[in-house]
Amino acid sequence: MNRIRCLVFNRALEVLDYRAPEGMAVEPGAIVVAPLGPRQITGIVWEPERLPAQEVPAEKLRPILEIIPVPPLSAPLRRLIEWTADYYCASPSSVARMVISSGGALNGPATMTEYRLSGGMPERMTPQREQAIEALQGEQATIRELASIAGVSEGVLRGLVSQGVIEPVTVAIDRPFDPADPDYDVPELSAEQREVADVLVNAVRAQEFAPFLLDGVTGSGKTETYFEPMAEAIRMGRQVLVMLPEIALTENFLKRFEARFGVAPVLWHSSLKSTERRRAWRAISEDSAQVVVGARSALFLPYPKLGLIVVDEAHEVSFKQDDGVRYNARDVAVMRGHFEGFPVVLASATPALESLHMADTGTYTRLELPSRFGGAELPHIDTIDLTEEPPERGRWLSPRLVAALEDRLAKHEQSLLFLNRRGYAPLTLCRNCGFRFQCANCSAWLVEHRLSARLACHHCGHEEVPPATCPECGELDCLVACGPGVERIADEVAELFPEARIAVATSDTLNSPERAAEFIAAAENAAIDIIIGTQLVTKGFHFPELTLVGVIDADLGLEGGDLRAAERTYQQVAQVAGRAGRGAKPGEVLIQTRHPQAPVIAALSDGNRDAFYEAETEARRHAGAPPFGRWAAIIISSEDDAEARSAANRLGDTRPQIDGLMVLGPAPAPLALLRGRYRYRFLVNARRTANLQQVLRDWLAQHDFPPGIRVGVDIDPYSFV
DNA sequence: ATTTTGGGCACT
DNA sequence: GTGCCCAAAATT
Repeated sequence: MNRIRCLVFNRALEVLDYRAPEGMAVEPGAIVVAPLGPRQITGIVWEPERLPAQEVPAEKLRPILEIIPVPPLSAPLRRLIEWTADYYCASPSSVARMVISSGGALNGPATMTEYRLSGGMPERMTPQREQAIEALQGEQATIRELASIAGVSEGVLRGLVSQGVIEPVTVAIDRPFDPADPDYDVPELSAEQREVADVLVNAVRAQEFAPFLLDGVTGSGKTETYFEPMAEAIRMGRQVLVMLPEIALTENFLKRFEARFGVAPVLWHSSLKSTERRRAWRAISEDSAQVVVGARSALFLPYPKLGLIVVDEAHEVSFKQDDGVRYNARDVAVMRGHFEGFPVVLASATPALESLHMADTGTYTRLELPSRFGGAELPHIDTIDLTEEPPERGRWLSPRLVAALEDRLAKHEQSLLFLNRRGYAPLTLCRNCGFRFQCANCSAWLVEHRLSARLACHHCGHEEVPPATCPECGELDCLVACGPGVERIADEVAELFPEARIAVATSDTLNSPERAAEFIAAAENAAIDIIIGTQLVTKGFHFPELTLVGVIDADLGLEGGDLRAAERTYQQVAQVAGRAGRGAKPGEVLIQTRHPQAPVIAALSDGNRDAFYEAETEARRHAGAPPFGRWAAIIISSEDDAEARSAANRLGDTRPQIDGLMVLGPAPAPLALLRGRYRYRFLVNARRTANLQQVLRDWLAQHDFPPGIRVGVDIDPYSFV
């Protein structure tokens, strides 16, 4: 009898054996429904030799119930699932879940029944029937829709169906996506772009694994360049995945895609409705979706014929998933290319140090676009030392920045002010007793949002209405806002320049594709004078009239002991600076800082990228951080502080004592309380030679934690939260 | 994760 | 003995 090993979607069970019923051929990769006690469970058939399971006697095995009629997962995708689970210390079933994540795609019919006139006539004619036959000429829809078209009841139509006057037609529930035309509008590329595009086109033709770092300055036309290998993949009948960091806000990318390929791409992101999700999942798995543009979750979808992955803005931290399976989509994308045999392009103007290192060592092929497209110049960057040129008391814009804004207003040019802080003020306190508003579920201050008149926690979503009196001492009108957020900057700008047209661009104000599109249209049509935004505006926008960028506080990202603080600050400021002077007029960038001599700030103002990367490389080497060593975090959390602490201490008692590996902790995690859970953290630093994952697995396997304790392993952590 | 089971206990 | 609650075991 043949034993069938299934990876089942259940955290506690993971792997179960079944048998095939008479006459059912079951191949690895097939998605099946199997019995579990009185219930049913979905699973993926796997090669038994690749997935260890508890030995169960053959007579206990129950038969598989059915094979779900979708294409089986390919062998390379199964290898990718195994690799990802292994590398990120996650269970294979939790990784496999991301492949099926569409939820509704598996159940639910693939077809539906619509009705249309057959051309026949009823035995007996009535006024309603006549009216229906008259109105429904050429129509095809569901009974309900036909009834509303004809203005008769559904009963009348059902009568006509039983007489054969109206006939049923089986149609696919999901409309196919329009095919992209690789030759719809081929752009004129610069010589520099052409050279890079040719390399990538040849790589697509070769149909072999080839990782590339596309390193091009802001405004160099990276997108148009990688459109060419995409077009080639389409011509070859291969699928393409483009990963973007924030898919909900990529109006600009979609417009350019449509201009180049004549249609919209297939979108994949977390806020798709379930019907859209199912349609996309089916099209992807059946090879009828050619180009998919998605967030990181699009990476694990079951493309049968992938021929190219482009990771745009590959340095972005949002490619790192921060809960569940904590994978980095940038790195897993490269592995997918490795397993399935196709090129992968990581595109960025400010690559992660790890990516640069891979290019330096020859693992990735480096492709460079060193100059801006159309002869535009890179902006001039200058720092404003806030200790020498401070703003007025209670203000945040220094006189020089105010003067620069005034100058642009006079010249009818656009300005952008960047501050990576949503809301009005990050902290509210009582002038009388010093009380500070803190979140009940998290160790974080509540951020005042004046537009929505709320105090909000940015970690758990908790909101409250600000009270008139202090909750501690009861004093009236004693609450003061501390520090700036974008809303407060907007107030200051409005006070300085009452006639200026101002837009605040944050995830609060641009919370839907429609709002984002409105904002972009207004900015492009010069209907906005001053944009005030968070890191949202650092990405991908191209506003030709924008000539001034002001960074309100470049030191913000350097606070807190984050291992990647310097790199993130560099990337954010360099990206936002890259928004300036993309059109005919040159751009200027003013960076407000209290530490103009800090290596990051100095490198930014000198426009000396290499100096920054060299300094950062030395710092990383010294700290044993990637790419010279590796970090992992283990977070122990529970709703009960004492329970979490004692579990962490017990784990700490058996810490591995291994050469080339250092375990720090347990210590309260940076957010010691998050969403109602108390968190303790270990940081593990390993030399490249140590088998970090194996050590962690062995260490954790010695412990059996009580229910209520959650153990999270984060390999190569980004957020140190 | 969900369902079944079985033991302990109060009540009849 | 029966019903009820809760913890432990089983699920292939």
